[in-house]
Amino acid sequence: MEKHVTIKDIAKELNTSVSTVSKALNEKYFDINPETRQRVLKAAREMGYRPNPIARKLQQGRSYNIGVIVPEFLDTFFPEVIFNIQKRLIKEGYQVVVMSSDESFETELENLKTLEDNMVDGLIISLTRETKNIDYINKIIDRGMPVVLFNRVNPSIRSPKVIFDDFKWSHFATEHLILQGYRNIYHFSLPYHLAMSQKRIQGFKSALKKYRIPFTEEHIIETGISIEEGQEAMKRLLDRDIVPGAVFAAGDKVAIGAIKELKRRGYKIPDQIGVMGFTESALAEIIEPNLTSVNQPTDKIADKIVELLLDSINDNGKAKIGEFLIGGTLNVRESSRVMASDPKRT
Amino acid sequence: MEKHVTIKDIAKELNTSVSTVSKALNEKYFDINPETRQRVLKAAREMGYRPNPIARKLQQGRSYNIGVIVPEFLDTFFPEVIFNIQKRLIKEGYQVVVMSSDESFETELENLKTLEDNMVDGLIISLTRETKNIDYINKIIDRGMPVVLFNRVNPSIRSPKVIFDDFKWSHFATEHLILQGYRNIYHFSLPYHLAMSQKRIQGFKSALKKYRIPFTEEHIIETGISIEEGQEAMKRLLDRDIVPGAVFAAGDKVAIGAIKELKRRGYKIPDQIGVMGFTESALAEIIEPNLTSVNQPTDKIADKIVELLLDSINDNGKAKIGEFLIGGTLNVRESSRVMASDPKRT
DNA sequence: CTGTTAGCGCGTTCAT
DNA sequence: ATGAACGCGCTAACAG
Repeated sequence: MEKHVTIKDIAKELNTSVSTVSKALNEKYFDINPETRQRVLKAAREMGYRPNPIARKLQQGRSYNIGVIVPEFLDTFFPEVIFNIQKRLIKEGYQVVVMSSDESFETELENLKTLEDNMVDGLIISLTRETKNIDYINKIIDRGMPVVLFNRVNPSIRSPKVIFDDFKWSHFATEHLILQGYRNIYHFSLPYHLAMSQKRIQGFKSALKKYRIPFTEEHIIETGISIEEGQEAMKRLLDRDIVPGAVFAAGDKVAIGAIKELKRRGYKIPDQIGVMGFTESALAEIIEPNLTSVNQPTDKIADKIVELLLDSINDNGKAKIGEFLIGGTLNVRESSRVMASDPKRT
Repeated sequence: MEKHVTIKDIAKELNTSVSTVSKALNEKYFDINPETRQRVLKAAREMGYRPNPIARKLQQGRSYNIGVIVPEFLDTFFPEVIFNIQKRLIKEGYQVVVMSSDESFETELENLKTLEDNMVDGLIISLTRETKNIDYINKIIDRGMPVVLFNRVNPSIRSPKVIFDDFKWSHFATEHLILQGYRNIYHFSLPYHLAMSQKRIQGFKSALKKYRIPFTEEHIIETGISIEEGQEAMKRLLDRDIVPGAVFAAGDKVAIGAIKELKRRGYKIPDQIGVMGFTESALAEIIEPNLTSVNQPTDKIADKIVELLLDSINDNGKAKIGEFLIGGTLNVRESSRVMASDPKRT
């Protein structure tokens, strides 16, 4: 069990002092003889020296670690975003530490504390489904921790927030169905209490209004986020002898559940009924017919998050509180293709 | 920016010394007046004291953090395993720190060093696709770090290894196709240099041998891990006017690629050609026909990993070097259902 | 340009 | 039962 070599070892080896070694190792000091620096660097290399980040953290409160907290990573969205965040931050010399809250507010709070105690230089957070109390996050921010929220945000948190432009793209998605000739469109919403659900509902309504298509609140149905929940919702609707002209589901999985049930009962998609998803996943191109969906560009989302976080770290507190909207792409596939036209929207 | 309260603050508040406070806070000291301890505990609570893990790490080299390094988390397998690992370790008082290597050996090495430098108490690793040099991992192990490998392992690493019983379940999978009446079965392998690929190839051969079914090395084709690569492989085969009786793909995505190409050319699955996947993913129940596949139980895998790691941490070095095999389930679905029978295997 | 010293927060002897 | 003093590895303020 070979000991870890420290600056003290190097100092001893070179018959010099620890502070000299420390300065030689840190680029920013210029009051040091270039030759000495070279000797130190050489010795450090030969002795296999690696700085101890723990000691450094303790001393200067800076860790070059960034904490990321997400509600889950069983779906592909968060992993993709994390992956992209990591890719960019590594270039800036940061390491990324990921923790999952498993949709539990308690775990989220623990993660928050752990990362704060471990002195990460910044925090990237997507809230739990059940997070309503945001006092602790705001407290952390007030203590000076750079924080960026994304995707699942809470407007009362005093940090920059990166979110997808749900309203706009929900509007576009609905408009697409309308332009394809579909009427009597139903919206399968994600759980109502999520801010994004409300935005998507508003986008849905806005498009209907624009084309003066009559609708009642019954056209909006609250579902969950799983395939099963989507299928259940579709089943309940059909059991009441309601046959929609089209279904715009606020999530791909819900859309797929709906398709399954429609196919099971022999309905033809897209000819009889159109189906549209949201937050495109790999599943869209596997289900038959391929699912039309709105793609959220995880790379752009990650870009913006990293940009805002680094700003916040460097500008030291002058964080731009507010929402930064990211746009997407409407990927038209078979499940909504009635007519030939309607250009791809970007 | 309120300061973080330390034991020194508590000591000052109570007009006592830091060492007394420290002892009072740590259960294991008994040479301390119970009343004093209560006073300290009360003050700590009221002042909102939280121990600084960084300082503690520096002092005693123990962090109650476990590092996890995986090659990617874009697919569902690793996220699921990590999720389960986290769930179990949290109960034991550990926090889990996840890093992705993005299939790059260099990044893997960096992650390894970062986590080691950050004094994690243990390491859970699944190797990169390109990892051939394992000197560094072995060096870490020799320095006394508890390490458990899983899924992507290298037999020369001196640690416990948790792997799926690829041979056995590849054998079962092939046997299933044979019992369904399929002949002229092709195996679409993952990249050859992965140990698991070889195991699955052997299982494939073993089943053919058992039923005395003739085959040539040409029945084994090296592919990648993506849908596209599976589709490409199928295309190349059909372009050479070779029509398999069945395809056993070593990965679900590859299988799905194969199905896509077969459907595109009008072949009927499972009637004309049977298809079998491996390492079941959510996609299996979405593709049509639903894909028969071998499920790897991520919860059992995580259980074994955590068990071995905790053993290694506590027994302090007496790690059981060797392979621990985990069994799975054969989920028979539409893509291989020719005859009615053949019971579900577990 | 180099060395001495103090201190980050904590746990741990060793006196008292 | 309590407290003073030291060290974990590093950086920074200050002498020299």
